[in-house]
Amino acid sequence: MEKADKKADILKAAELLFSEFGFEGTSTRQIAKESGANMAMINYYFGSKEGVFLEIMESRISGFKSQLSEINKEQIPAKEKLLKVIDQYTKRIFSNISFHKMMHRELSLIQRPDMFCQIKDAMACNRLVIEEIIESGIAEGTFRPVDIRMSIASLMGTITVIAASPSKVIDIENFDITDEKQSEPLRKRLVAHLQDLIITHLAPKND
Amino acid sequence: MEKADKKADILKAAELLFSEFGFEGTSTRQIAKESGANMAMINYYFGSKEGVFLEIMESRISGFKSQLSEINKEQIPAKEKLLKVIDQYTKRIFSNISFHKMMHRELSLIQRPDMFCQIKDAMACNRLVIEEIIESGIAEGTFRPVDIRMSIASLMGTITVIAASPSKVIDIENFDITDEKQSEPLRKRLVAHLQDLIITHLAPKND
DNA sequence: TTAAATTAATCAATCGATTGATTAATTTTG
DNA sequence: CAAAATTAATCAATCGATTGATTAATTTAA
Repeated sequence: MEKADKKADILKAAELLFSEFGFEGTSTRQIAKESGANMAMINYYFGSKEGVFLEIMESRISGFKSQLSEINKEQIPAKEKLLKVIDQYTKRIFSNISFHKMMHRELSLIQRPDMFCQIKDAMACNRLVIEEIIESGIAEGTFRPVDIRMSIASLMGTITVIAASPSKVIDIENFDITDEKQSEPLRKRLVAHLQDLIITHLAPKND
Repeated sequence: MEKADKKADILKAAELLFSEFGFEGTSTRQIAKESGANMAMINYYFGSKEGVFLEIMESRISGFKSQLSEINKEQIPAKEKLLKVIDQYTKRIFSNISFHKMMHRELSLIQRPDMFCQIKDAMACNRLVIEEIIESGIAEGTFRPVDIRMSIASLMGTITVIAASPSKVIDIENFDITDEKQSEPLRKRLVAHLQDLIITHLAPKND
């Protein structure tokens, strides 16, 4: 019945608070209160508020990095790979909304340059996989030549908009994206759209 | 030689700082220092730090709201309207990068619910224009039926990724997006991609 | 001269961080 | 095993620094 792992409690509470109020918008007192831990425990375990932030980001980033590369190794057509990548990528992001918000916000700030670079590297990792798939598709004639980087920007941008601020484009009242029951239909809809979008975009002209 | 309009100086400095460090990450002392004004001037003119923020956002939002509706009134084909909207929308955002970053960040936070709603309304305004264009195109058979909201999410998401954190997808060293000389080629590239993307996406199947 | 604009000085409140003390858990030792 | 010694975990209280905001004094301009 008793709380066993206060360290995990702090990380969990902090991740939610950071994602909703930002790093500077969250106080250590809030974290302590929400996690049920004493304020001093934050510095005891993580050294500082930034230490908490770094531990959250680094652990999430590491799990985020090498996710898609498995798909690229499979022996299936480029088109199939791309459809799979879209499905997996959205799954990963929808089940880590808080982290994705933090990551995404961090990229638009110029504080914490180290964190900025780490995230950029992780993004580059995933981008490279998609890039290679599209490139090989173009090389074998399955896809028509396009601005690959921009196409990837469209994929990631669409996902980010829907995941980080769905009400920006889709207005549903009292929508809780952290509730999988509610978010899964939206994700499915997103995947269907993205797959249709990218396939029609990459399909060779037949005139 | 003397500074004439300190009020404008404060707004200008604050907008840049807010966009780079966030609202909570920016102190009134920073704003005073960067604008060359005394700290007390901020409260003298705007009442509070939040007052500065609100004045920036409200003035920008009002200019952002009724921008696209003119295009929709023109007597040109839906396809032409859409191409025009993409060009104008990116232009507007690329010439107001700081505000766009602020807006975008504000939408991912749950502080300041009033601001959240104002931005949502402004977004809804622009979204409605695009929505109507695509709907009319579908009705007249120029476009095929698609998930309109998702298609708009792709347009806006792509623009946001490129404008707010270009290095996320496009890696250019020492790139200053606030310098029009540097950013205009990128915008042109973005427009070309988006126009191609949306047109191939909306083109009716010819089988 | 008088109202507006500007400044330096200062306010209470809150921030992140640290302290020393206390308790709980673990290891060592006889 | 059990007592002693050690380490880990937790706490309330408090630190100095910084925050946004306010005051009162001064300068500028009409």
